[in-house]
Amino acid sequence: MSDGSSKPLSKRDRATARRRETIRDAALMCFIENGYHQTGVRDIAKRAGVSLGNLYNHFPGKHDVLVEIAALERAEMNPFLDLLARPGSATRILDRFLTSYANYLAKPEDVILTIEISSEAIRKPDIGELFIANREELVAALASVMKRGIDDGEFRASLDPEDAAHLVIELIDASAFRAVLSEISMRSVLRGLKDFVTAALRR
Amino acid sequence: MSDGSSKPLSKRDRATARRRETIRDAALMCFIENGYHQTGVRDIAKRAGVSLGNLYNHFPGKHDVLVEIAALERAEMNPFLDLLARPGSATRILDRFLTSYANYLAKPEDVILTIEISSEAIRKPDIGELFIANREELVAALASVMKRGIDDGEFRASLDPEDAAHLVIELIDASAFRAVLSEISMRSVLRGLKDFVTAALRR
Amino acid sequence: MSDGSSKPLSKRDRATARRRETIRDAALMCFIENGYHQTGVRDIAKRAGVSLGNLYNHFPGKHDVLVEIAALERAEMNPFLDLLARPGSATRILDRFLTSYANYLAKPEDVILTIEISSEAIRKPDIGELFIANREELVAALASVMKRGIDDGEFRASLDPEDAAHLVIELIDASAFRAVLSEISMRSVLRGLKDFVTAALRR
Amino acid sequence: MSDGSSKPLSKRDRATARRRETIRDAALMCFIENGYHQTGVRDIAKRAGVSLGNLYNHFPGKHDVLVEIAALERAEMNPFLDLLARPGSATRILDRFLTSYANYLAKPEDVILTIEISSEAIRKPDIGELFIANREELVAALASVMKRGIDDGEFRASLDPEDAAHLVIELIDASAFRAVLSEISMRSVLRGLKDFVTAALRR
DNA sequence: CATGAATGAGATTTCATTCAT
DNA sequence: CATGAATGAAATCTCATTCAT
Repeated sequence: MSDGSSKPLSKRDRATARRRETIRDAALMCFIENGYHQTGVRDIAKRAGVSLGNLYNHFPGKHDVLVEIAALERAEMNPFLDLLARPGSATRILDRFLTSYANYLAKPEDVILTIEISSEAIRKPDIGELFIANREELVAALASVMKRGIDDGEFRASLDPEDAAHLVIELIDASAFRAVLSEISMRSVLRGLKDFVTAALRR
Repeated sequence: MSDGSSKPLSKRDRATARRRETIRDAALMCFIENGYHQTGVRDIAKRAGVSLGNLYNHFPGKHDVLVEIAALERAEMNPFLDLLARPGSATRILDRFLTSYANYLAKPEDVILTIEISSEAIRKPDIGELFIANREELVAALASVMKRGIDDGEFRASLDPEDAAHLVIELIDASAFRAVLSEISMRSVLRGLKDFVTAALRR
Repeated sequence: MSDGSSKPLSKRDRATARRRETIRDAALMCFIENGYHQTGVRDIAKRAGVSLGNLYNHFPGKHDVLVEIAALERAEMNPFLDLLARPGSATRILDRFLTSYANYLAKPEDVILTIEISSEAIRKPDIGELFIANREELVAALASVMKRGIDDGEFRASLDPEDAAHLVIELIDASAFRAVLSEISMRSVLRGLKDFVTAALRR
Repeated sequence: MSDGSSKPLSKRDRATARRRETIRDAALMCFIENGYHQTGVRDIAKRAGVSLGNLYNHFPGKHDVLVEIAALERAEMNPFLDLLARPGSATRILDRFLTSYANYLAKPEDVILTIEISSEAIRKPDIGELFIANREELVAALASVMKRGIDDGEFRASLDPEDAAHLVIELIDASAFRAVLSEISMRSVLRGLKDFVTAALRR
């Protein structure tokens, strides 16, 4: 699905692709641990077990590694997109989404990575676009659930599905950041969050 | 109250204090324009019209300038704290708060600064604590309005005031970030936001 | 005696002189603890409890503080000069000198200071000259004892008093340095040293 | 023996090793001319004809260059170790050693370097250890000659070979320093020195 | 594809000293 | 005599990137 027209990968191509991933993953860990700007290209190469020069055979530069990571983030959204695409009561789907997305952001590293990318997104247009694109996709999926909820009479009719979808997602993100910073559990945050969202949607 | 016992500042001390502010403000602008890590100490000094060496007479290092800025951010919250402390209908106060806080965050530079500080807050404990302290103060003020709203029967009784206060503020922050990144107006975001919050609080 | 023609010091002059000493002593401790080059003028001022600017009212610069310290070192030699000037058996005087001079250099700080000054003496002529002058004075005194020893038939006649004096003093210095570096006691070193010197002088 | 199992050096590795030496030698000259602390890393790089950044590909820092130089100093002792290991009359060997070691220290640059290293040795443990190790090796070799001299009845039986070895070497070092500082010839110093040592060892 | 030496600009911070107050 | 802000050069070291091998 990702590349319907590509020729089959040779053994060498596969090895190369694996190297890319190794580097990308090493960078990911570095960025999470020390931040994008505090991470040097040398750190990434060392962590990936790759020579400094070779890293540049796989990526044009440090920035591009982050771009790849931001793009990779999109794939992380797949489970949530799937979940939101399922049929069934909007209320139920929403509840499950809240739970699982909050659960995803219960891992500090994912929150940190999000902040790191957000921070770069402001000044680097390509990162910004990727970030927005990822968001829009998730928002669209959630908005469609919202819409069904409205149509089914589960949610209030005055709700703007897309606005609400944005707000719900942002709410989880922002409170996940609070949880990380204040070192409180996401579980305890989630309770209040669900109450808040449920109330906002109800008829 | 802040310094009831301090001796009167000499002309020279005042000049020194002014220099500090000059440097701090120059740094503020640099950080907003180019980001904390992309800003060099030289840039700050140049912008402040101060020699590089002299900057270090006023601040121990670059990090400490950011700390001072983060502390300064607290003062920016005063108008909102005042507003929230006013008597009157909780609904009305809340509405005004949403409007004015959103208006504050309609200026991209304030959003960017918030992100920049948030990003540093993760790895620098002192910044983190300042950030949390600022937040808690605002949250407490908003929570007290919430509580009054509940007591007055304007808001639903099942609401947890503090949880809700956190969430409302995070909601504004996060959607202000979206507004900046997607280059949409905060005004348009605010409409949906108010609707969402109002609904979440209603009986 | 040091300054027969000077007018009596006013109270103020005395206070000033005391300040100078305070600074000089603070510098001394800094140089011993951290080395001349690793010590900043700020460190000295801080340690002396004096403002940075004021230090320059008392000394033209950092270098000159070291010069003063090197000059001060000369005064430290007075006890040994006195000892060497005493009448009595050369053998006996020499033995006492070896003991007390070695005892003086048993304090690591004095050895370290000597090294620090020696090191600067190479490239700074004024320090060099002071160092040499201090040495010559001590050597002359010791040489005169040697000479008496020869005349009295206690030491061998073939001895060159001045050469021997130089060598004896250098021997103590150098082995004191070894004691400091190898962290062995000067006492244990002294035993071998006395044996060696005694043998070298004997008829 | 030093690297019996090492793989053969590629042309490139050899070039790299040469660069290291170039840098080290440039540093050596800088340190001698201007002193360790007065020498900047830039000076070394410039003198070595190497870019500043590249220097750090070969050495972790300025300190480590000095460590390497101190280690190199050990190799300079090889001729003396060889000389001392030769069979023959202890008196004769000792005399030759005194001559050649004093001759070595007749070059002011070697004396200066020794002072520079000594000075650093006090506060930098790794330099200190290297210095001591170098010394011990030379002392051990000289002590063994002394011992033979005693056994052969050339030197007095009451002599402690190791103590004496230390003292003799320190004597040369310290008087070489005097020669440099007072700008007198090592040759003239050596005469008195030999007389002194000979007398100290004789039966 | 792989290596790591090479680059030189740039990073932050410290230096000894001066000078207006 | 006393202060500490001001200076700008210099300190050491890191940076992302290039390139010859």
